[in-house]
Amino acid sequence: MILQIDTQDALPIYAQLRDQIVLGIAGGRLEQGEALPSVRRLGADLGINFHTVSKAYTALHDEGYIVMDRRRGAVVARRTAGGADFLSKLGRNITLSAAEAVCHNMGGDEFMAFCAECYRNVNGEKGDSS
Amino acid sequence: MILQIDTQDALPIYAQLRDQIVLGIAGGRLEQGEALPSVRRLGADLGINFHTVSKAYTALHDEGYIVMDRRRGAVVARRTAGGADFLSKLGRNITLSAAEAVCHNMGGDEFMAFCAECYRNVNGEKGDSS
Amino acid sequence: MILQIDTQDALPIYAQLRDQIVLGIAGGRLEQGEALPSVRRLGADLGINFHTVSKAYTALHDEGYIVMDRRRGAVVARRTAGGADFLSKLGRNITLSAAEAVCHNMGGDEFMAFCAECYRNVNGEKGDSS
Amino acid sequence: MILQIDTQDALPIYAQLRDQIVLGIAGGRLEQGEALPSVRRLGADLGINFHTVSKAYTALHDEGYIVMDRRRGAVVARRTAGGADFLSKLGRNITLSAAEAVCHNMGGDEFMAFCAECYRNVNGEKGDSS
DNA sequence: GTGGTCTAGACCACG
DNA sequence: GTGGTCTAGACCACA
Repeated sequence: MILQIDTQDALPIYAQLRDQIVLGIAGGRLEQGEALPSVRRLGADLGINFHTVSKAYTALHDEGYIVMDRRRGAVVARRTAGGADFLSKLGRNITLSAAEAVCHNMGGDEFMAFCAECYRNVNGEKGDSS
Repeated sequence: MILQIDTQDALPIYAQLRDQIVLGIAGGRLEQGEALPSVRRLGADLGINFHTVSKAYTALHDEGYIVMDRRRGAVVARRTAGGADFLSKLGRNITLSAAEAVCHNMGGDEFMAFCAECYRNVNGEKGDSS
Repeated sequence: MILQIDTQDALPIYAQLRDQIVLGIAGGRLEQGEALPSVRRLGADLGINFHTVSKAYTALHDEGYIVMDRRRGAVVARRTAGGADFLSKLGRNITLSAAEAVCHNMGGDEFMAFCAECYRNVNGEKGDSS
Repeated sequence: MILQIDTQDALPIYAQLRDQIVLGIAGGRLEQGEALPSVRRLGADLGINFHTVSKAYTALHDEGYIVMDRRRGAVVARRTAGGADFLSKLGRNITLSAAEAVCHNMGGDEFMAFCAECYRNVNGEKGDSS
């Protein structure tokens, strides 16, 4: 799986990494139990400091997306249902997106179609290697 | 309309203000043409620096949610369809949320129901002016 | 409140700081709502890097002992009852200590007296400034 | 006696082994004079490197929980009263736990009841040999 | 002023 | 080999 970072983006590099790895897990490009590259290796591949990769991994670990195995490094974790915290955060994000959509004259049907397309874009990648 | 800020939130105060004003516009609590409080007034009301309010207003202006009127200050803008930039940003946000949902074993139906509820929470707050 | 660190200790410096601040909060030397020194200030006072202090503060924040206020820096948080995670961790720690005590011929009464003394040492400091 | 290790735990594997063996001795599952498995045997059984087991045994030896017999390997040692070092370490651990309990609104009675339960969990596992 | 991010390099613990 | 810790110094965002 290829990761792309943009040092000009307002989003910190570690957050970009975190987001792309979440997308990779959801899309099936990273499978449960699969080991991620070591922090030093990924840092070298991306041309960034390994501490930055480590911060991304730590965030992913704290959110339950990966586990740190003492022998294998970072490993994609088993999927578990989200707790109240997760649903609350998800609700805030989507509610805000919905509000932005409403402000841009997007109707309910249009918004739902948009969400459905986004969901397909994530989940439909399963099995694909691109 | 009452704004609530939390100085302990990870989200910067100016972003909290920006988000709540967007939610207010979408929910109809702030109507098109309505003037927002002056940055000094709102800052004093919320107990924060007016520079912070100014930063929020600038962000809202840059995104087209408000216009700056020389005499009336910040005024809620007319709604316009979002451009490619807006759709791109919206797509990134919702796709990421969808990926997080997938990683937490949320199925497509469940995710769509969740999105629909979020949309209703935003839009249902309007009396029936839509 | 004076903090002491020992760079020869096996326990990492940031963990020593974390522990001493927890002791300070429990003993009343740090009161709810009180602001901690800035990471740079405390680092300079202790002769250590501010990143190390930052790591201690981050750990304390993640455990709910302090909150990061955008305007005041690190602030001692309101006390809340511990969740299942906390009780589980506490149980593991004390059970292990009890096992070590048993292995050293410490009887139940002796162990309980020892725990009571430790508790008094923590809580009895309230009001004292030493 | 069955040992369980978790390679994803924050605690190093050798420390997990050390802790579980201490719990086993305190609980009577390992009796004085009983021989522990060889480092290679236990390593193979647990699927870990024998150097890791060796490190755990070394720690247990240094703390006086086991003795090294040239012919029988590691043997559970006779129980002896703890010295000043042991009491100091025990005091630090329990005092810190007490402080964490205080910070989570656990009162003295509640803390003592919790400690008593932990002690029973350890010692009650013995048949009735105490 | 505050904390957050990123870089860079050293040393250590673990397995 | 792996990640964790600590140091040091730069730049930026926030208030």
